[in-house]
Amino acid sequence: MREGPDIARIASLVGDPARANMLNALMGGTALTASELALEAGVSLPTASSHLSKLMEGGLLTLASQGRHRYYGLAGPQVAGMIEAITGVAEAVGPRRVRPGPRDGAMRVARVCYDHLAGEQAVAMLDRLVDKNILVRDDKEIRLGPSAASHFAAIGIDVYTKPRRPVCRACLDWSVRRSHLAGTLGAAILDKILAEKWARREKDSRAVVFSPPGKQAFERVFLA
Amino acid sequence: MREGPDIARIASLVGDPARANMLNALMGGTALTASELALEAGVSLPTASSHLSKLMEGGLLTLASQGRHRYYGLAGPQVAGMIEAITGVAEAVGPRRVRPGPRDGAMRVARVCYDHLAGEQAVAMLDRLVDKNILVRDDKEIRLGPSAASHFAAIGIDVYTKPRRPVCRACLDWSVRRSHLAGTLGAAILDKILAEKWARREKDSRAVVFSPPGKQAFERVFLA
DNA sequence: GGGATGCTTCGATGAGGATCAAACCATGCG
DNA sequence: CGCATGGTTTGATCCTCATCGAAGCATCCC
Repeated sequence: MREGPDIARIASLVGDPARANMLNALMGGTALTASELALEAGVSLPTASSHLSKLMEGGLLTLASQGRHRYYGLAGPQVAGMIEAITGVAEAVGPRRVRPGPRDGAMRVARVCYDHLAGEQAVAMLDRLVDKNILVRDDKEIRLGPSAASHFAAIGIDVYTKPRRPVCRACLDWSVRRSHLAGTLGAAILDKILAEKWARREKDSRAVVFSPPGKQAFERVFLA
Repeated sequence: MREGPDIARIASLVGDPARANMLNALMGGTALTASELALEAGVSLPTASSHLSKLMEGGLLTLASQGRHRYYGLAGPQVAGMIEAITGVAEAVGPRRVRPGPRDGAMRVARVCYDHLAGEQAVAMLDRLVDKNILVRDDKEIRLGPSAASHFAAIGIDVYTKPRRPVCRACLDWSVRRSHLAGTLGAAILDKILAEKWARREKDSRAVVFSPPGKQAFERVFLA
């Protein structure tokens, strides 16, 4: 009989299909309402509500009330990281896909991870930024390089705006198994990609699809 | 209703207290028999057996039969990483400890993580090895530096013995939140620490306790 | 106010699963 | 072979928890 943090409690919260679907949906990064999550999980509204209060009590979600809407979101990057870790194992031990569907492929290339970009594109981007010494890798920690402020300012991103969260963070990519960029900078870059309409979010999915010109623009700015 | 890897299935396996205790026990790295795990989890033998077959079917465990003993062990580092991630969240959201017990402290300083050393000591060790350019950090990847082979040979560790698994791997430390060294080299170092009796494993715990002279020896070899 | 919408609470139902005792296999030992 | 030890299987019991309909709050709009 062991002691320590109650991992069974946390895992069992994720262990219900309805709740797992909700959490998966929230991995998209945008906070959702109870009805949206009910739809997403395929359960009735009362059921969803019950699940949500359990996830809240477990500390996995945050709640923002706005008028009669109540927006549920993931409690933080650590929770997102845990979900990704579980996803990785499920992917590894799960029944082999007969054939990876097209959506799977799109997910591998680029997807939203909580509030930033993940997938092959994101990993390539971080690699390039480190190569160019704009960012500096130092353990899991990623720091801004000397030219970072001016470089990002040139493309309209202010790296000093939101001091609350770390600017750079590494996040392990479950499909590529290497790190991509998280933190406020990662979030800002994703914002820019979507704002510039270089890419759009696939409906009802975490996949991010670049338009041909958008892909060129992205590569010019981040992979050149 | 979403698709993708079945994370609820995996999480629900970890979500039962008895199974969580077993997995926790196996995080110590040594494979255990069904009866040991039953004791560890505080359930009867039949119950434990049932849980174990579920964990096996879920792909979370490996089994090695030796005579009438059957040794269960974690399926691999990825599973161990997932457990650590869940532990991190449980730690973060869990009820605040009134006062961290002495064992908690020991766990923070040094503990076994699957098959290698984790905790403050382990993180410090990796930092120092990278500082001295014996190992080279490159993303999450850690590679051997030019002088690695000779350096480790001098202390009786052959870095080329087991080609099956990667020699070096980074593993995120849930207490320190920074990486420590895993892989066959990490395992070999832990082996050496225990073989030289620099430290012993705390009974029924993942904690690793250094003796005063052992600590000096460790620091001389790895932190100098 | 009155009605509509979004969400939660209550209550009843039902199914899945955790549990253990007893019986059943398998291996090792003398 | 006969017995002890380590493990699994079976069967029965019990309880938690997911589920949804109906009713209850809260907020917004007209």
